Amino acid sequence: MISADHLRRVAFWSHDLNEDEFERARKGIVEKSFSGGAYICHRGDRLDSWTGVTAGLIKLGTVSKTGKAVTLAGLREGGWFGEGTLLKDEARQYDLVALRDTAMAYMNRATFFWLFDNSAAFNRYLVRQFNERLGQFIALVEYDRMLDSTARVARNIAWLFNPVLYRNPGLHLEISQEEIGALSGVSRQVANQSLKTLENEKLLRLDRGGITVLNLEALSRYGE
DNA sequence: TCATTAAGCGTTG
DNA sequence: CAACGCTTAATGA
Repeated sequence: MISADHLRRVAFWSHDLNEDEFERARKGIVEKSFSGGAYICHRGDRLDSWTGVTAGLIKLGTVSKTGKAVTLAGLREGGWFGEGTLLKDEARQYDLVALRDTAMAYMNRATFFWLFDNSAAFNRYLVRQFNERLGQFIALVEYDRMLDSTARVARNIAWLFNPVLYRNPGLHLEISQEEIGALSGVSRQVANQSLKTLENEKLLRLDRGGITVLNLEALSRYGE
């Protein structure tokens, strides 16, 4: 169980719940920590919870048949996922890796399904999230053929600032260039070059140990 | 051959 | 002390 204040801070969807729903959610959630580089779960694991990132940064990816690592998405604090796996009662489709020291929240299955059956607000949130993710995965098809690394970096950053997935995410994010590279599937050097290009184009600003987005719209469309 | 990357190292904030 | 930038040697398309 986690504190009410903490839940409100790390799960914006909880703001929409009524008192009873909120209490149930709170009681059904536990938190766990992972250090940087650690696997949070492997593809094929049966993780029987709905999960959220409450601190840090994680990478959601898989390994292709040829043994190449493919990153599908990055999640930052406030990002919740795994509802698809839970609803379909499947094993996890992806590997989850903590890119730095990270804390994860786990909502048990019974609580998730209680909210799913009883809370209109929770369902609205899920539908919005599904819809947004669908858009992301459609973009992935194009993304795959689009070899330009700057465009990859731009879009990965834009995803971390998605206003639906993260309610008012702000303009700044503490993230190193190495972490951006890991998320975008490019090396540190290339991430650095791409970021400089984007900075020259006034789409973002590089700060030490972080970035500030100046034009989210352009970042999310970069390379079109 | 040419491009890309991981690794190491010096600098910086 | 971690992030950044640069060099270099290895890798591979």
